[in-house]
Amino acid sequence: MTGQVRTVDGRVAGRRGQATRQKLLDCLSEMLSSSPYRDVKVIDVARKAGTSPATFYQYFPDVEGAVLEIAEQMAADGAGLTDVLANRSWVGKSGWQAAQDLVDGFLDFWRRNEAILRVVDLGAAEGDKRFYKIRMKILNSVTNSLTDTVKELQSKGKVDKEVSAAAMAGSLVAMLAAVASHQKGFQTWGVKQAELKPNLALLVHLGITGRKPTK
Amino acid sequence: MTGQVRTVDGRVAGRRGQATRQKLLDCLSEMLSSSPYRDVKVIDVARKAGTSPATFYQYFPDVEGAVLEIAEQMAADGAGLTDVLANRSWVGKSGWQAAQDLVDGFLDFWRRNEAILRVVDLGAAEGDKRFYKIRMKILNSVTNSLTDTVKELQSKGKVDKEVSAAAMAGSLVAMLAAVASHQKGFQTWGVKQAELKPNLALLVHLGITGRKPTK
DNA sequence: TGTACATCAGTGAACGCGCGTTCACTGATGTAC
DNA sequence: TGTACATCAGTGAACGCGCGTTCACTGATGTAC
Repeated sequence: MTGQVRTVDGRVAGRRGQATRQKLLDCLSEMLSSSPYRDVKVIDVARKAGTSPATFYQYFPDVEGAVLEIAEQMAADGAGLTDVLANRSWVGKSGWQAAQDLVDGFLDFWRRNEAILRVVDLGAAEGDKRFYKIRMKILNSVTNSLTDTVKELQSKGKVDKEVSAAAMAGSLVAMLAAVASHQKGFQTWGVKQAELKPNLALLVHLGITGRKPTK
Repeated sequence: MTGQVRTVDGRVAGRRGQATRQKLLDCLSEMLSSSPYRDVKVIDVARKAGTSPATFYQYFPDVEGAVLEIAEQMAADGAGLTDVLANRSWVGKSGWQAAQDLVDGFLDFWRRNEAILRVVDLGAAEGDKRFYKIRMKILNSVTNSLTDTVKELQSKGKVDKEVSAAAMAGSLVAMLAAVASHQKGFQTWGVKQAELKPNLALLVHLGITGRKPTK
């Protein structure tokens, strides 16, 4: 997928160069969790990586360029979010399990990639097309999968025809993403993870199947 | 509530001054809908208002200060979001109506204040306490109201005791806020408002009452 | 194994832009008599 | 009604900081013979 790593001026990077490049990405990732995106300066990233700003520019056009690369890696990883939904039955007990697994996977993924996801959300909200695409890539896979599930249940007569599968799936995914990115907010607010997860799973199940889960 | 309007150096502003101040706020508001928050410069706001940057600093410490004032006005307005829920029954047909009204009110409010809400979300996401508080002020009123509703239904035995009222209300409100701020996204994606609203109302109703609405 | 040369990798220091912010000043409005 | 003075309101122009970015250079690593 990723071809040869090249410096900005076109040279092919060797071992040493790639290591430096990677170190810059790692340091940037780390900094994103501790300070707001806008406050991250090239100089700070470079210094943290034990190198100089000029070196940074050998590998990235600017901070945003480096951030996008981190984000794309994360998005590729996020494609796996739907694995848990493949060939699952949403009828009976296994439906409840599917809902729980989806919620678990979603919240975990979000927590693992909290910092970069916040930046992606920010960029997307500000109207940056590239961040918007990355965000879509992650959410679409889940949304599409859920849309298909609803449509299938509808064709079997298990869900009202009048429900818009796409609207339902989209709303649920938007909810998961919103709650996931405010997990801390919920906690501060007195809602424990242990309450949050089953509640989200309940809503997902209600939304997808139209009925309460069989536990 | 708002006391006398004063300039930064402590003088009381007269009619003319207040008008200028308001014009600056209006222009800023307008600019927020067309360009990303971070790209709004004092100079541009001032020029758009037909005045000079030095004047801007007579009334506001910086752009953020002015933005916060716009946001606080909006938040005060948003307190009315719960009016629609006061003394409503969630049983039977009126429950379905309540869910619809809530969704309508929410989406409309969000659309009316799209630009400033995006900035508030952004600031809050970046960890700015003041924006976070404003966001909370708006969402809390709705969340609290819904939490009370669920608890009431629980005490009447109409909703399972095991449901966490706070988690449920919080999740639903997070969903509404998320969907509202991505309304355009849904449209681009092929989901029409006409499908979105009933779907959200359905989810709200399912979440609050645990059962399908009687239409 | 040693030497010479090519290429890779990294950098200190400075340049310069953009913008936030302020200063010293001018003009407008209000008020007292 | 007119004049003088106080205060309100607004501003052009410049200062200066912070930072992104680059240049000309040094050092490290690899390779050919």
